[in-house]
Amino acid sequence: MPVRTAAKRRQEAKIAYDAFLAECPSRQLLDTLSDKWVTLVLNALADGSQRHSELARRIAGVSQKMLTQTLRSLERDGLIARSVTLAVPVRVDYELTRLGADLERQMRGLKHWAEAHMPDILAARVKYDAQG
Amino acid sequence: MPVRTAAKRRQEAKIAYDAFLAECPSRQLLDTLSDKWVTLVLNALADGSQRHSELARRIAGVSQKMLTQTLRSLERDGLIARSVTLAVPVRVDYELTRLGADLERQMRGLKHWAEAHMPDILAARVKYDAQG
DNA sequence: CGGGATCCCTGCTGATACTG
DNA sequence: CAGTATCAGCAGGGATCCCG
Repeated sequence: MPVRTAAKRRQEAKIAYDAFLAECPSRQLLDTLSDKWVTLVLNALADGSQRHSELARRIAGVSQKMLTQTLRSLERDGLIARSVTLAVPVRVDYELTRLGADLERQMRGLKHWAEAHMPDILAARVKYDAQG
Repeated sequence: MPVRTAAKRRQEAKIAYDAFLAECPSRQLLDTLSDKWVTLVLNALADGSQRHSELARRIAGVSQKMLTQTLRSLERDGLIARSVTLAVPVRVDYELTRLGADLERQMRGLKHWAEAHMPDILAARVKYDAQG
C-alpha cells in the first residue's frame, strides 16, 4: 500500500500551499492585477472620472459583462468609487480612490520597465525560437 | 439587415484591440507576470541558482508539468538561464539572468506595496461585503 | 443606459504514465 | 532526475436576453 503516500503527500502539499497563498499579500495583489482587464480599467481611470459606457468604448474589446465584473471587484477592493446620479437615464460614474490612484502609480513603474526592456525580451524570444 | 452591424462592429473592435495588445509592451509583460507560477519561480531563484527538483520542492504545489512549462517560457524570454551538467543522472540548474534579476527587483516594489496596503484592501472588502 | 442572469464553449491546468 | 505526451475536468470569458 505504498501507493497512497505519493499522492497523499502531494495533496497535503497543495493544501499547505493554498493556505500559504491565501495569506501572502503580494500573491493576492498579483491575482487581482493578473485579471485581464483590471489594469486597463485602472489605466483608463487615471485620466479622471468616467462613465460605464465611456470605459466600454475606450477599452474596446471588453464585453460589458467583464467590464461590470471588473468594476465590481475593483469597487469591492476599495480601489475605485462608484457614484450614481439619478436622472431620466441613470448615470453612473467611476473614479479612482486614493488607494486606487496609488496602485495605479505603482503600476506605472512596471509599465516603464516593460517599455524599456520589452525589446530585450522580444529579442531573446527571436533568438530562442531561431534555435537557442 | 441591420442586425449584422452590431455584431460586426464588435468583431472589428476586438481585432483592433488584439492588435493593440500585441503591440503594448506593458500589457505583454503583464500577461507574462500574471502567469500563476512565474513570479513564484522568479522569487525562488532570487536566492540563487537552483535545480529543477529543488524548485519543485520549494514551490510545493506546482505540478512538474507547469514548472517545466514556466521555466521554458522564462528561458525563452531571456529571464532565466538553463545549464545542463552531464553526469550519471543529468543535472540541470536554473538561475536568473541580469534581465531576470532586474525584473525580480521591480516586482519586489510591488510586493512591498502589497504588504503595506493589502490590509486596506481587505478592510474594504469586509466593509463592502457587510453591505456597502 | 446600467447591469443582472443564463448558457455554452474554449483552453488552461493537473494527474498519470513513459522515455533518456 | 529531467522532460514529454496524453487525457479529463473545470473555470473564465463571451454572447444573448431581459429588467429597472
